[in-house]
Amino acid sequence: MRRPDELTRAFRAQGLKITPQRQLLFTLLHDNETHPTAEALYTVAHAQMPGISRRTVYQTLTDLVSMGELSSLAVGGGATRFDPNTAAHHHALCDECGALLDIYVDDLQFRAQGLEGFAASGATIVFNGRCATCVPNDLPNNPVINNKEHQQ
Amino acid sequence: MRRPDELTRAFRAQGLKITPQRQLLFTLLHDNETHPTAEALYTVAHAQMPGISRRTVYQTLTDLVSMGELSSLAVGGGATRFDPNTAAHHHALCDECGALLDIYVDDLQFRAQGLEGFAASGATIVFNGRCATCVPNDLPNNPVINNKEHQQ
DNA sequence: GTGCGAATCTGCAAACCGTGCGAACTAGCC
DNA sequence: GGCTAGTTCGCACGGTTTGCAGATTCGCAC
Repeated sequence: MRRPDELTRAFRAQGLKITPQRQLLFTLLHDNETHPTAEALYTVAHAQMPGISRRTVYQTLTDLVSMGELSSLAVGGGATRFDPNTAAHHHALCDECGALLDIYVDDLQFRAQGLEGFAASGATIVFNGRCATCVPNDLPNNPVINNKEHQQ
Repeated sequence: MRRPDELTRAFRAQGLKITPQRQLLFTLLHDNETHPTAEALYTVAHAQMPGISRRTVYQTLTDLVSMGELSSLAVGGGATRFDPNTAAHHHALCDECGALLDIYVDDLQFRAQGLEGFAASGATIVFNGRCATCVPNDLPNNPVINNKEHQQ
């Protein structure tokens, strides 16, 4: 997702208006790596701008997603999470604390059975496990997937 | 997920009772490749057994998931979908009709950045695109991912 | 600066998905 | 048949998200 001032220009260029509510959300989302839910954003936004409504937060998030500035993630656990990182990447979800990390995957190769006739436009990978904060210290990291050359 | 008669034995072996409602759901789920939602299952179940309640369907699905006979999938689009196929596999989601296909992935190799310190216990891959029914006939299949040797 | 029109915001209601709970029921065992 | 623990049912409720209508405000033209 672009910087708040770039987004402001982009919105204006599309005939969309810039409001204080939108600007606040641009700021809260920019460089936000926590993959917040709409509710979490509303909580922070409301603390800074008590008048803002939940409805506006949802609306703005929807707008940003449809403009391609934000992506929405359904990773289970109820609420949709939002990701301002629009570069091609994947995610790791901590089963314990729910943290979601950005994972960059390179040199992906595999054989697939069942994709015949399916016109795939992309793929999303979600790793499950425990994040560094939640993994017990006496256990080795990545018992299933080591971190140099991965294989499944 | 095992056959209805095997599940019946497994339930009894755990001290769980076998009810007509459960047997009906065992049957509806067995070999069901549509990845139905709880609501979809309720609709079919209710047609065959008008007295059955939504609550019972949810309860039975939860039980089967916790017994490992069923897996639940959050693939966006609201309701959780259920998959009686408990073999290790992945999914392809049709953006157009919402169909979910089972995909078997072999020889998966990749390099990942960001997984350092994350104790991954597994990974799920969801392919997006259009299923054979929804893809326009004049377009080549799998414009992004071809089907012999995949790369991203 | 003023006025106008369209976009936006707000707050409420409601839909959707799923769970908690208590009363009624029943499968399975004696 | 009778008992008991497990199950079902139906309702209420919580969390998430969307629809709607009226009030407000942005952005532009003058």
